Amino acid sequence: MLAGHDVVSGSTRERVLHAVETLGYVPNANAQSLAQPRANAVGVLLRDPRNPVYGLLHASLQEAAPALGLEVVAATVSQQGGVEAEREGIQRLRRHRVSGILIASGSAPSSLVAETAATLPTVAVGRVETDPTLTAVSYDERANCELIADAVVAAGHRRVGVFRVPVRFSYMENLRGELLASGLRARGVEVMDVDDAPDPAGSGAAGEGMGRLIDMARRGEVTCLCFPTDLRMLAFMDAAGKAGVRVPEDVSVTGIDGIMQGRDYLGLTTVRLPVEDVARRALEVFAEQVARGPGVAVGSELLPGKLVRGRTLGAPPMGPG
Amino acid sequence: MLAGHDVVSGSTRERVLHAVETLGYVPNANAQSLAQPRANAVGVLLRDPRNPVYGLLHASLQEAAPALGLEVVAATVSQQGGVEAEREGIQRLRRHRVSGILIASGSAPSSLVAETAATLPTVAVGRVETDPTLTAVSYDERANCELIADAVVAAGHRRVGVFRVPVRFSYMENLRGELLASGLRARGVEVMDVDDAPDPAGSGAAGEGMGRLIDMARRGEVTCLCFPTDLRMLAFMDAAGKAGVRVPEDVSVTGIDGIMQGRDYLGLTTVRLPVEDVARRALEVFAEQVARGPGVAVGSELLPGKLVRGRTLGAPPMGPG
DNA sequence: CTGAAAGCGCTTACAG
DNA sequence: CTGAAAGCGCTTACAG
Repeated sequence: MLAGHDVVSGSTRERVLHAVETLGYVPNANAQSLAQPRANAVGVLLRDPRNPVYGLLHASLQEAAPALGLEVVAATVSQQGGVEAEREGIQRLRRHRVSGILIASGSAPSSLVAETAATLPTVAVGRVETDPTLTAVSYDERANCELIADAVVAAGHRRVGVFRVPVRFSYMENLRGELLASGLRARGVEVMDVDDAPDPAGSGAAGEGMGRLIDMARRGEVTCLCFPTDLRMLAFMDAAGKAGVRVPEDVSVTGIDGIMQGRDYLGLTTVRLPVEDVARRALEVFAEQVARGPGVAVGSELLPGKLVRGRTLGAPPMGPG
Repeated sequence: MLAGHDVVSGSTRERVLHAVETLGYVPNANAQSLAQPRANAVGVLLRDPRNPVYGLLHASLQEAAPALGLEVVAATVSQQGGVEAEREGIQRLRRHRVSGILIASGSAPSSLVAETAATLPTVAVGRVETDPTLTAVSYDERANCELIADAVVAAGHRRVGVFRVPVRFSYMENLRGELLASGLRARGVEVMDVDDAPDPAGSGAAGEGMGRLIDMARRGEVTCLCFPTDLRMLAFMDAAGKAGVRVPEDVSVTGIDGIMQGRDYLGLTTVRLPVEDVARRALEVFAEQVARGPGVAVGSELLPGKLVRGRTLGAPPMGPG
């Protein structure tokens, strides 16, 4: 009766509800889900919630779930544990008899996603998914990089440095570097690949690698630097400030991300990832994947972000001539 | 047998484990916790995980829990829902038959904590707890403010502005303002209370209120401004930069928090909250509270943070005379 | 409209 | 050492 799908006489209802009130009865969710055949729980495998992007994704999923009649069960895996930790997280969700799983951890390999998708409705969320046969809802990295490229070109830059990160370090950052470079080249910009490998002649101190970038800016080899994340952009700005190189007077910079607290106060030029939309859409796609059952993927969907015009992107400085 | 507390012959064990393997058996956590009398789950009521401090607290709790044999069950409440959402979150945790609850939401009123503590082992975590009879593990706001006050005085400041936030807006920020002001006064500093109330003559535009603070700095009425959070400090720095007031040459600034991504790159002077320690300690205290049962509180515990020396705190500028 | 029974998948004593 | 039984708290048909 307490579930509500029941026809009961008024007096009985009253008696029961009164007892519920006085005795402080709380239904046992474990017993409920044991007895009920249908499960309305989505398992969410989340990476370390200290990363603001994952934190926001988590919050957005929680907020969007009730509207679809879903309860979110989250399993958080620390970035330490490696694939084993991810697998264990999925196992934990399985134990709780979720009706399917949202994999929102960028560090889980595609093979693990595929493995999970074989037996349980599964959607990869907010991660660069390399396997196109999987169901996924994520950020449109290409579109985002093109937004940056357009803005950089519109500001007048013709010699631009793109900060590259090795693929073994971060698949996502590597991809963005790739797409920024190709996007800029397609717009007729001369692109120089740069990284933060320490200067061979340098002391090896932390942040040392930034020295090369600063020198390039100072010599006017590039008039703008594009970074794959806001945090890297910030690291450069810090080093530049200490070296007396001004942003954007001496060199312009851009990032991607836009989630960082205080972003607006910092005046960063970046692309804000559509985290909330990705969360909402992921749950909708999930519902469809549940309807289809595991095995047949719904397909991949990519959502573009929005350009944030900050103060870090300005006109190129006058040439030395 | 699968639970492991059992003496079984080798051959039987082998047979069973083989079946487990082939059939892809996954134990049903709901059935397990129904059958087992003992619960080893901690319920955690978390505020909006998009706030980096709560995100880090969440991650730290998740990481520390296994060592104490606890499984974290999190209920996330959005900041919108008000007390009703918090109460509902607690109810959800109750349903899942947690052995007790960690209330890590700063917005839950003490009365709700007390109400919960009456029937279930409860620990308030990382929040300013006004009711001293409750069990709580949190940040030592007084000690943190004294760290700031010491640093400000040591840097040579004698006229300092303290940014005040009305209590109805944020209890925590209000408290920090209070403690910063009293700490500085106790060290012989002349303290001026300031807030971001819009200039009565102003246009009412966003950030307008910062104008007053900037004028005070420009006129030399204060040589340093202390903010209750890093974000507010950042907001001021943004406005100051636009107004041509330099930090720290014209005015020094400090914050409290230290969690923000990229903090080091920004050179902020602040106090880093001991989030990880609070999480760990909260779980230990929780275990003790569970041993005692609800009703008798373990008591309150406050952990101090660490001063982060950044570039935003410098010597006071030379006087106009 | 009401009440008693069966069953969800486990664990834990308790006979064999 | 093994197997069958009882029970955790619910929900869902199914008799009264």
